[in-house]
Amino acid sequence: MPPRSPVRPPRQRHSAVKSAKTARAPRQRLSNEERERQIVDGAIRFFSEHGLTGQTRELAARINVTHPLLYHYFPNKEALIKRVYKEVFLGRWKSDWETWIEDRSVPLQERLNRFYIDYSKAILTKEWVRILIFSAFAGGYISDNYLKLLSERLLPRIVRETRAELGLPTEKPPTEAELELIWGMHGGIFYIGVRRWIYGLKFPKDLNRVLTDRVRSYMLAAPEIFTREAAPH
Amino acid sequence: MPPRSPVRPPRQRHSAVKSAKTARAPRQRLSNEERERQIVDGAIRFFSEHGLTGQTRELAARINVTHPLLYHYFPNKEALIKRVYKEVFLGRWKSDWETWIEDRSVPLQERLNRFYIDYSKAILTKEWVRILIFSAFAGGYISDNYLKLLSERLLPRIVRETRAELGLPTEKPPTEAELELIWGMHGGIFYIGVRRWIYGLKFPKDLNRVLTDRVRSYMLAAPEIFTREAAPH
DNA sequence: GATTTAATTTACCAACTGGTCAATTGACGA
DNA sequence: TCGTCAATTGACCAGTTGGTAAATTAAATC
Repeated sequence: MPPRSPVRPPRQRHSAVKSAKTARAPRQRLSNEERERQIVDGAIRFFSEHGLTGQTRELAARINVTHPLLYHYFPNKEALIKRVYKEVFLGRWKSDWETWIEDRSVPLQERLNRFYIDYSKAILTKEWVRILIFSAFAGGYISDNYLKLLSERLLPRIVRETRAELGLPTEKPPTEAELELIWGMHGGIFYIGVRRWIYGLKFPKDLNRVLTDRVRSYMLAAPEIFTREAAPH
Repeated sequence: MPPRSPVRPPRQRHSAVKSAKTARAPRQRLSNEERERQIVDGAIRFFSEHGLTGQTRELAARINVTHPLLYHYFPNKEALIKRVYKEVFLGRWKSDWETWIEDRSVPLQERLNRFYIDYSKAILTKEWVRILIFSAFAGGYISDNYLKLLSERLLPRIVRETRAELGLPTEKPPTEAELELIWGMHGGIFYIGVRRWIYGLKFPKDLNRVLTDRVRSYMLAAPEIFTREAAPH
């Protein structure tokens, strides 16, 4: 039951006059690669600001093209969003980080400082923080993958290295208290990004000092938490 | 230039037959207060799940009323959202918390434990966490007020009490490092709610232990951070 | 039991939104 | 300079969405 006339009237010819509304910079013909690059970069900025529900028309207007052009480069909105995910999240994870953390020729505190200072350059950005949260709200494709990365590749490593640093055996699986101590440090750092990019506050003036203080706080608590016997049950 | 017929055709009479789609529980006539209560409760649940952009029609369907009824009780969607804010955020803030923190007959660590265990019962809920973030995305009416509460009434108190506990003078304004140490603890706790209600993970089994460990981590780092001379900017 | 009235619903509007298609046009090679 | 063709656009579709007005009806009052 189509609410309007079901038969499609013949398409009209384009009129030569342009309405004031449609006034835009004159058509520019770019190479396929250039335009795609422009669209992806625009989408990263746009979606990080307006959320994944932002309108494709508005995105197109910001890039200064018409919105059907987006559909020439991407089959649909979802494909564009997946592309954004790949660029921002997969593209910014460094496997170096994992080797840094395991380099026992350096004290653990220094290793963690080095890691978190570099890691923060990736995650304390508008795109990372906001797209991550938007994605979690939109169903979790991005955030699930990101959390998997954290809990499979990062947290167990830090548990193992902390135990080694404290002269404890490293075989047993991590306890909840151990993991949570790390989540506490990690969450405290991510929260800097939330304050900046979700709540709109300022970064601390001396960000690196804040990061190393978070690590220091972890190192001070670790001996107590890690040597406490695992909670019964 | 109205896209459809500009003259309004005469309103049709209601038909006696009900379409299968519209099948709903028979009309129920509640008192003004009951229905309003029902709408507000429904809105809190609904907006915390679907975001503040969730459709009023869908909300109405969940409550099992038609959506114009919502507009009988609230002038527009925004008013309903503001009501939700008042119920969830203003309604759950206890001024007791502020006095607990200042009760110097108890060691600071115990005071903070008590506060955060109770505070967490309010903030580590689906409604609190998700509506707070949704609101920040939607313009910040809720989150601005909440952050103001934190940075005016909570953080300075904890700075002062920590200095007192450490035998330091309490007059000078908080330094960035002091405030950030608290933000670290606070953010680490809020992050538990993010993991649960944004990312969809589980709560830790022993939540209270995790909370007291976060506080403990703060207490262990405080002597070092609070006695360090303020950074020479 | 008839009347009243406030709670509730049906039907509708107009702007928005993802997506499609045929027409248009800029640039490059012949 | 003239075709050619891919990049680009205008016009359109159909479903969605916040909001409104008039009709309907359950329950309280007389």
